[in-house]
Amino acid sequence: MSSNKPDTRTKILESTWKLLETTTGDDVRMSDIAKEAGVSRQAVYLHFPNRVDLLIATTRYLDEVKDVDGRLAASRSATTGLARLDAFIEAWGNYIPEIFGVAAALLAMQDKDPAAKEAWSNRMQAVREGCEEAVKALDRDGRLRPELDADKATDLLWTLLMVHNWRQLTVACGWTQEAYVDAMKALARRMLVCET
Amino acid sequence: MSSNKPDTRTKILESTWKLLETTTGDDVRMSDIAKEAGVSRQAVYLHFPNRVDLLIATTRYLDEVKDVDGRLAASRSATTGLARLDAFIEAWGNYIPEIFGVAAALLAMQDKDPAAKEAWSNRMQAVREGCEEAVKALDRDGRLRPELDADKATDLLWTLLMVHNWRQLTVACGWTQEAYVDAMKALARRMLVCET
DNA sequence: TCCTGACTTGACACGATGTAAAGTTGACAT
DNA sequence: ATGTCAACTTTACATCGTGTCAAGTCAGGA
Repeated sequence: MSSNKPDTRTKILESTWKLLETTTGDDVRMSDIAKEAGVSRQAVYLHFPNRVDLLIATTRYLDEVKDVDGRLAASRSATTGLARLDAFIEAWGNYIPEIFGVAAALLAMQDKDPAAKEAWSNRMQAVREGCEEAVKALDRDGRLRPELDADKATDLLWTLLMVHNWRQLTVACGWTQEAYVDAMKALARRMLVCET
Repeated sequence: MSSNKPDTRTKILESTWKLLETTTGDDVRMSDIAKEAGVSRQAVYLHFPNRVDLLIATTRYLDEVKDVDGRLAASRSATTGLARLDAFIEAWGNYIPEIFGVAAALLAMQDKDPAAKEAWSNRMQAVREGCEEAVKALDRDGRLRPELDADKATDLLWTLLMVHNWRQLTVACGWTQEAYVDAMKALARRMLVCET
């Protein structure tokens, strides 16, 4: 909230972010973060009670800096359901690579730590709401496949857009970001939208 | 390979399997496994050099007992590409819940341990091959969407069938196993198959 | 000057993995 | 009966990362 603090806290958050982006997830120790921030390990514990909370705070920090909410909200301004679906997929799909490092770290702790699970599922809930709105817009236009109800359609779209799928297609299969976004748009249409 | 050993080893594998199924992934310690198997912790290390290798061995054991290869191979006997696609999705999709406990544990260690990553990616490679064969069968029938080449189509089908997506839809969204399999079949068709 | 808050330093407890070494036990051959 | 061998147990310990604790430094403000 406030911003005048002499930001050791911010330095720690930035360092965590940087390390999670460059190295692979779990080999980022508290001492690594401290070193990167040019601060003692204990100083980190002075600002964050434990590793999980630090990671969660880092994602929140990232969201703030990168303005997810703003980006996702922008897709709401589209007029037709189809345009809205496209806009949402584009906004979220292009956000994923920017947060992937941190997201992966949080994801990796899910089974280990309930707090991490909670944090991640909160964030995914926001995505789900975006999916739901897009689906409802489609439905209003009468373009939602009749065999799908809004809930099931939302589940499907939400699943399609999971970070894991982005990772699989881009990182594992080597697709470009554009190819990924285009494929997701096409897929979502085939999945949810009926003719005419 | 052999089978006449007085199976302490098997007891350990069974115990690991059981614990991974009942509890949630990461809180299964070596000592828990030993206790469950009615054996000392050191006995476990006598049979498996470390935790990762034990988990990997457990998945192989599971595969053997449950006969994945046989099940996936069965889908090859289908005549048309469409039937083959359906059969493959059904075989794999219904296999997932049986191995999910162990799979999730292995999945959780992926970022931590390169051996776990390797083991999992080996197993997923087999699934990918099944996807590829189904896609090729479709292609031979002239039913593969013209805008997709076989590689991209395989990537998409492979991604669709990932364990993560099963988990999301069934565990997180509460879908039944049947609903999941049906949805995957329908989705795969819309994704890959062209009209006529 | 003294106080306070932010940070450092160094030590330590804990839990889990993995290693090492000596002891027990039961089957089996001679 | 004796000796041997393999499988397993018991106990102890090294290591690593997290998190806690307590004492010390240091700059800036009342």
